[in-house]
Amino acid sequence: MSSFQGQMAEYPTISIDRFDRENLKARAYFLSHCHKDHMNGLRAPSLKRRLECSLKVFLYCSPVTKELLLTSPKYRFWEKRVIAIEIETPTQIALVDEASGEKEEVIVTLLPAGHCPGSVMFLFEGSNGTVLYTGDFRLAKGEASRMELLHSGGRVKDIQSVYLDTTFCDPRFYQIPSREECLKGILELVRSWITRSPHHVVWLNCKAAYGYEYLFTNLSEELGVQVHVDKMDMFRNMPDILHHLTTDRDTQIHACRHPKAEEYFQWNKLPCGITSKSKTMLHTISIKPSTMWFGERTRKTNVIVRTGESSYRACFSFHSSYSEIKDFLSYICPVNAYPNVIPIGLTVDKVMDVLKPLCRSSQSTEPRYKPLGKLKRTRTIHLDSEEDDDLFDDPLPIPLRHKVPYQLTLHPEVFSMKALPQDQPELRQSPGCGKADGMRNVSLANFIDCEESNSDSEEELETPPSAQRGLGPVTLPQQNAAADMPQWEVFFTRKEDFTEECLENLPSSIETGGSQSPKPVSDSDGESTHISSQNSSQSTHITDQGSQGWDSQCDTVLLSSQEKSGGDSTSLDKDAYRPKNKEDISASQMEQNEFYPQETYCDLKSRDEEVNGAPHTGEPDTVSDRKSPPEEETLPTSIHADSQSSSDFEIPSTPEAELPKPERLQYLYGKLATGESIVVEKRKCSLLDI
DNA sequence: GCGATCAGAT
DNA sequence: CACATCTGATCGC
Repeated sequence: MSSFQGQMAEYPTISIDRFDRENLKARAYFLSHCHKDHMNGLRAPSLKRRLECSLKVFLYCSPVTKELLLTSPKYRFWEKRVIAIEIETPTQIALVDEASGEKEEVIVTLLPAGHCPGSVMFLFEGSNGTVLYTGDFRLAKGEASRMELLHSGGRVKDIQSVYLDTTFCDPRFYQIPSREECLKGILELVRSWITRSPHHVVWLNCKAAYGYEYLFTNLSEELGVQVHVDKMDMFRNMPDILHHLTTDRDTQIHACRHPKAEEYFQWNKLPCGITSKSKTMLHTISIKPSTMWFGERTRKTNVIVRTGESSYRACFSFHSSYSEIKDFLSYICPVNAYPNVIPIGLTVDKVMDVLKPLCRSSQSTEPRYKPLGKLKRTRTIHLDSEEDDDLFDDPLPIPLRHKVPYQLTLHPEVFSMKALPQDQPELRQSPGCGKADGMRNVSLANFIDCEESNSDSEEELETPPSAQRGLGPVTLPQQNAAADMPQWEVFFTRKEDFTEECLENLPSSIETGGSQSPKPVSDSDGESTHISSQNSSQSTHITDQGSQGWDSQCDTVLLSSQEKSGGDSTSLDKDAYRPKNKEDISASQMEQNEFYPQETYCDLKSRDEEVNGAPHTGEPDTVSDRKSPPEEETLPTSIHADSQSSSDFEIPSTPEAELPKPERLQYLYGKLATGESIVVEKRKCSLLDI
């Protein structure tokens, strides 16, 4: 839970993710994502009153966050005062004190945070330096190096302070299996269950929060079964999500909720109330996403644990692990880092002890920078001298490519930045001419046009010609609804094919009519082109793969007691009406393989191993990558390697990206070293192209 | 009756 | 175990 109080030392006139107390005076508001613990005070009468008098105060957020926020009636009063900023589009914002007329400007850039739909980090650049507020984030190792707008002149920007999501900044959470691993584990568990019969259903016991959507969409995509949810109107403009959800209870995957859901489940009742289909009792399992973590030396990817007869826990995390946080911070290497969260059981000092060694001040003889909270006011430094002091910010235009998330085409020489709406003229910057008023020269002007390589999806079709902005400034969202349409793949892109691997220990589907694959989702709305645009290359025909591919690999599957006794053939009713009584069957013992050793799905042998890997000294990936004994090389290693163990440069930025040839790299590095400009072929957006 | 705050449950 | 939210109790306006 965030304990960030809303203000950053460098830019105290803006408030982020907090809207109460001191923040009521802010000149501008920012919301990183739509989780309640980041929305404190956002609907309070005091802020509502403030808005009514201060007509120049706005809330800035991503297009998706805006959409999610305004869907809730409680926040509808913000409608005219929310400004969506496109991801990775540097935007200038005027911070005006309405009483004195005093004005300051900052450039803000939204970077995808991978936490939940719409979640972003905010990069602020202005006269008090460059600061990064991460909000909540989950970024795999090396991802910071692929964020172009964190870079300038071929190196990471000179960042004064990072306000960091430290939720798992504790060696206990050393490693968390990657998003792909977790997804894959859940996928195969769900697949193994629902392909047994149409009466086999899964309940995903998710919390009431955004962040599970990529799980739903990927399950639906892979299995051809929509996920039942209670509400989906907030996704009405996000077809990539919407089409994988349904409010029709007649589906095999449920993520619906009810206050008494756990109790219902005991009696074989889903949260939405159904217990049977076509007069046949349903066979339900529950899967509870929760964070599981792994020690430094652990390489096994046990992302699913059986906790009861019909209950499973699946690894799932919205937040970066300890090693991911350290990788991120050490790459950014700011002067200061401040924790936004103090993990339970730790103190600020403990967390700072982790963060400090990764900051610049501890790596050089430079004196430490100002302590937290020292700056209360905007510094009124003579801006020219400020610029001169800035040794790291390359004043020369650097041909960074700009990732354009939508169909936007930006003119190479006129990089547009949004200004305040209505009364504020659009501001433009040309190459090398930062504003004379002393704005930091942030080399924004010369991005090369780049079309999204794989966005051939429906958005293109649905985007009216007015959205094809070429030369003009980025249009304000409220003036162009279509441009505002959130696009899912911007936030979560799955990297892996889901095929072989880690298929052991799944419930067998052999003995049942498993070949009856689930009823394919109807595309009867005639808009099937919407579905799975981003993953179409990876989709498979469930009816084929569901039974054949799976069964063939599962002949050694361990049968659980439930499967032996219950199954589909006998005593269905008895099974169905008996309380499932699962979680309390000494779940902890099951996890430890003491009670039902064979019932631990993808078991946890490695728990023992990780104990050895005491809280760490060296590089995690180095250790696990090169020093692990070969016998640990089991289960999804490719996925594992991709997200956790690769060096920055080994990570492909897009699935289709080609690795440059060594000669090419040599040539490019040479150019970089001499500061020559590099002509980039107009192809894909990738740092490898630089 | 509403909001703020805290404890507790899921 | 640990992700965020909801509920209920209490207090103050």
